[in-house]
Amino acid sequence: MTDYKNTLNLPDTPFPMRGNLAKREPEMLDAWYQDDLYGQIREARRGRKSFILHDGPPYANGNIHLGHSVNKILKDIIIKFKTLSGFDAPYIPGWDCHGLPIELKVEEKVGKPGQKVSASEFREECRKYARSQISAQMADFKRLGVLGDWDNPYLTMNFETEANIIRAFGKVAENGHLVKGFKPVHWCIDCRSALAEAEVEYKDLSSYAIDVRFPASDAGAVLAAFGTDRGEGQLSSVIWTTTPWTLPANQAICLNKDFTYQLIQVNAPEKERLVLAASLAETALARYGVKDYEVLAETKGEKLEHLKFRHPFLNREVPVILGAHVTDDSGTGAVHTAPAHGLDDYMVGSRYGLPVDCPVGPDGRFLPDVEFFAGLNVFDANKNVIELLKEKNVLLALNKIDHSYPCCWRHKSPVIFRATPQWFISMDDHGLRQKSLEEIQQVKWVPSWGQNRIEAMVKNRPDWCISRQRTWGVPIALFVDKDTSQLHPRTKELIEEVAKRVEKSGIQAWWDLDPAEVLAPEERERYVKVGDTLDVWFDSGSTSFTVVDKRSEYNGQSADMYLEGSDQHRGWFMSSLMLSTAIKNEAPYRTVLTHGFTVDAQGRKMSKSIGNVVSPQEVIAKMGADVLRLWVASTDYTGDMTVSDEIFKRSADAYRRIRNTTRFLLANLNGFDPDKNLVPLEEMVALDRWAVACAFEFQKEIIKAYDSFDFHTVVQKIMEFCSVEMGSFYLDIIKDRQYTAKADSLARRSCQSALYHIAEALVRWFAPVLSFTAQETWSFMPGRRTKYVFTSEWYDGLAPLSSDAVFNDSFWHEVKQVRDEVYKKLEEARNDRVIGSPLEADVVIYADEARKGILDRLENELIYVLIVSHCDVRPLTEKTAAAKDADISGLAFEVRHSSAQKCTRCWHYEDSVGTIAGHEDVCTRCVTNIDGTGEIRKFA
RNA sequence: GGGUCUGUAGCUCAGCUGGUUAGAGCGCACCCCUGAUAAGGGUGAGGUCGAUGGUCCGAGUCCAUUCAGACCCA
Repeated sequence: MTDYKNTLNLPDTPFPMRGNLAKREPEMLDAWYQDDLYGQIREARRGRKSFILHDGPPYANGNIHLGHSVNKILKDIIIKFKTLSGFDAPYIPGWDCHGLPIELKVEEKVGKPGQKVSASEFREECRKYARSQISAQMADFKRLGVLGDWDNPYLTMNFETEANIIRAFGKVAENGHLVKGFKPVHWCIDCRSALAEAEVEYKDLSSYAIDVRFPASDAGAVLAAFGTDRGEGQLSSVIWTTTPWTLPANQAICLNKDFTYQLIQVNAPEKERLVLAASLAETALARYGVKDYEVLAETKGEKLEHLKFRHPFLNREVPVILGAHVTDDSGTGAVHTAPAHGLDDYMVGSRYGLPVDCPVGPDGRFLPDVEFFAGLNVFDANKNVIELLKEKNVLLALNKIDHSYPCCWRHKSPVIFRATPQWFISMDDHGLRQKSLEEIQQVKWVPSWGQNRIEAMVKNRPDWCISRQRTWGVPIALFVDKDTSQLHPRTKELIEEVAKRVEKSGIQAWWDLDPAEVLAPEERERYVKVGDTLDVWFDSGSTSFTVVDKRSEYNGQSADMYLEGSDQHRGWFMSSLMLSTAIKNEAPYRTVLTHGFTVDAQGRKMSKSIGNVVSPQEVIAKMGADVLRLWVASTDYTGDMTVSDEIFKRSADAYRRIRNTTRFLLANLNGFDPDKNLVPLEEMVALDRWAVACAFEFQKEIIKAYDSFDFHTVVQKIMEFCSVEMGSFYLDIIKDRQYTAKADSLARRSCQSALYHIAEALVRWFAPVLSFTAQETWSFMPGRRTKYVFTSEWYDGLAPLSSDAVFNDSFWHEVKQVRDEVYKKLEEARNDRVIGSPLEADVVIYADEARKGILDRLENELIYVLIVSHCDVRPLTEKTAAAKDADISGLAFEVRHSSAQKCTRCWHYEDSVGTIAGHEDVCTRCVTNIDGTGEIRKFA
């Protein structure tokens, strides 16, 4: 028997079936960076319309987690598809470098500033630490395949950026948004300084719990609010507190607007009337030892707003205010409110314009002018307060309770809340809130509910407290009057003076600055340097000014897009909006895209304690970055992004499908040179022409999905194309022709031309997602091309089929329908052991007129579409008893095993096999293809 | 407790302004092929749409309540 195998054009390619991504991706990366791929892309798009995606800076601390990966990969996909769409889309990654978490890490290493090391040395250590974190994170980001200007990232601790942050601050001040105020902070008496939340630990302590009467200023008004005139004796509201020492700072009584409050007549031990929350009245009265009482009236908290009560021992009237933080799990339902000593109190107080007077000094002692308690330590003063309350006959109950109380993590001593002078960006003094809300309307929020979310936050947010009493941060570079805190009249100039110095030597320049260098001699006594630093949110929030406006790559244009996790509505999206509006009176972005958080298979967040944390490093080591990227792209990022072994396995499956389809295309392009062999679209075999049109339609939809940032649709489309249109239809059909036709025949070159067009298109479709695989594919494709797929644009060699073409899409749709029905019958035959391979089958199709007309158009090439050896199409009217109806009407089939002999070359069962002298094992078609002029194919 | 969201087959996603037996791909089961072979092809079985209660002639698709989960606040 002659071996005809070497007369076939079998697929052949060095493109490996398996990606071996974990090993090969790093090699590709090395090559890319040696070759300055990013620079080449910039060069290729020089002068084109720009698309600016401004990177939100991750904090320079710790290993990257899956959330970082999602964020960076989404950004990278966008940058890459925009580049394919012809935009000049630079990507400048950034890092957020100042702030407390880094300080804490450095404290662990070298101790607190001012102890073993100077503040200056401490800042240098922070800088070093941040740098080390950045280089570690950068390596991980690059490993994801994210392309960007990694050699020149923006760091908020770059001297130039630090200087620009100070300038941004100057602009905010210049535009009138900067105000000084007071705000309570955790304060350690032993440290004599403010503590950050991270420096506070909670311990169980025993405190006094007291119930105190606040007598009504105008009992009649209270009665009116309750709608009654009953009862007798003094009328009081009762508050409950565990910090008696804060009473001198009391400014209000806070109720919950939704609670029901009762006016209660107490008959013994003395006649009086008390206001208590209904749900707490019983336990409260029991606490006071009151048994004989009656409820006179009830009303909602909101009805009592603005009523006035007298402070229990100071000559002060305090109002009733309403706050959602009032709970009914303990106390009286009326909360003693001292804005200087509690954050809730401060916030609710600011809504009512309450004063934030703080009677306590930095040493934890009452100021000298405080009545009754001057000079006393606040904790010692608790007893004095209680004595005084007894004296004034306003103490209803005195108890001890154990509760958790904040303590200094260093001294272990209890901390207090104490209002301290702080700098704020005012939301309303110069219309910042109003203008921000207007700007929000101008922005496209993806998904659209992002707009509701940020709007609600901007509407309700308090003034932004931007000052921090920290070491590692950009200084609030102000000179203020040491008595009045008034800004120096030349503040604008002074800030620029400082910025210039910071530009040269970093933020340390401020601390090193001798005021004599910049202040006139007569000013030196009056003006002092502010010692505070800026909230780090100011650093990152001002990047539209400090980075986007300044980097030459952006040509002075503002950002098209910000893209971060949904937590950033309150974070970066908000701070950026505030500062851009305060500085430039406009939003810093045109589009804001948000993604959700990664959760486990049960929808729970990732946490160390549950032990469900998945690290990107692990995934990459196991399956490669392209699989991780494919997972990101195939997930609807607008909600939670679920992660599990199965999900990654599915991604790996999808990856293999795409890879193998690609490989099959490449393998069949073996020996094809588009310069010499490309068949024009109009000369193609009908099915090949359809395949090109099919790719055209898919490309249209895929680009549309990219443009709407619907990456999961992109992936689904690519999968559908590979599996359905190609794998189970086109590619299955063309194997016969590819393998058996003459290598240089139109039949084969037509097909290869289609495959070539498809490969050109497909590789670009997945390049933004499967970047490594796309570039690998690119390097195996025939034809002249640029070195990198990343500098190319969407393939424009595809074309649609006009709907009036004979073999248009609906024609093939009809054919496919028949094919599907045939396959059901072939399956039955297979199960009945009539056939195995479909080529063993002879099929008779009984079709109604319409369908017969369609099938007949394919003439004798219908067998290639059906992949059977023989097929007769007959009118439905001739249907025999042996024929079986299809599931759709107007069709019936007979399937039998072919009686002919199998051609050893093309595997069709054909009557001519055995009849040709010299070629006893093959059919006439094969002989034509081996020795003759080659077969002609017109349709399939 | 408040704000913004999410919940359709094992997995990832479609289901427009409410209207015939809820779709696709993957996975799975079974079969075929052995010239895409740690590949490829075929057939098929899987959801009553988180739950409950409404509105409507009719609801996955509207309303209310509720459960679970996420983010941000408190």
